[in-house]
Amino acid sequence: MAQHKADLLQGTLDMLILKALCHGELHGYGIIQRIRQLSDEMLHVEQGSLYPALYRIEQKGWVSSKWDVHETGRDAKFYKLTRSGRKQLEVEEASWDRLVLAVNKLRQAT
Amino acid sequence: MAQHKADLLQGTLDMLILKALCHGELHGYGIIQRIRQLSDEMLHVEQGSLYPALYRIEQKGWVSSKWDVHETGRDAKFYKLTRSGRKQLEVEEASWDRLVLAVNKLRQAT
DNA sequence: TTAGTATACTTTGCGATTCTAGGTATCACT
DNA sequence: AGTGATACCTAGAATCGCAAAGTATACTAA
Repeated sequence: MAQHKADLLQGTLDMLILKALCHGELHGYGIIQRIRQLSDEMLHVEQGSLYPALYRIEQKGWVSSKWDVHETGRDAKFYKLTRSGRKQLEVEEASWDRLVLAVNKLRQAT
Repeated sequence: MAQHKADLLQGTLDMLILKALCHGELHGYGIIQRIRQLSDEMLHVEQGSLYPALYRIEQKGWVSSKWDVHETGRDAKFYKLTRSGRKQLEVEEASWDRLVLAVNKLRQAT
């Protein structure tokens, strides 16, 4: 069975993470699930991609994190969009839109 | 002047090259110009990206090349889509479409 | 003729990022 | 006690686009 391996394109992960957080804070594992759900199971983020990405993103000041207790009773690190992160999300979405537009143009140009 | 630097996302270049070639053979430099034109100047491929990519793509059998004399009188290496390359283009376009769809879903999911 | 510009190909090395694969630990359920 | 889901982290490999440099030819303008 040739399973379609839907690797993410490099550069899209940050946008997905920021987008996942834009309606409230989540912990890392929850971000993966949220991206999965919202995309109708089409996007899957590996843990080995997510956690380093979250670290990078936090270094850049786009999210802030704090350890807290999840409702299930387990410790988890919760991430929240910062104001700067919200702006970055806009930038990345605009950039994404431009690329999609450009590729569409190229493809439609018969 | 904040010039928007529209870097390509990693993984899209092959598709663009194959697409540029799907209406006839071109030489390397011409591929760059074609992608530029067809995308309304929105996409620019650097030579340092293109030539290694062409090498990779030829290794995979998606294009074939031959040296020939350009109409300007200069030697140039002309690339042509192979049958396998045409199939690969379909695969990559489908994959691109899936990704765009998934990202759209994620973004529309308020 | 000589300088500059556009064309045309190649190569090296960098930087950034995703994935694989492993590890640790907790919790619920059987 | 064992399994599976949850939750975090890290190291290493692999990929790929880009910047920068080099080589060379053709055309044009001073």
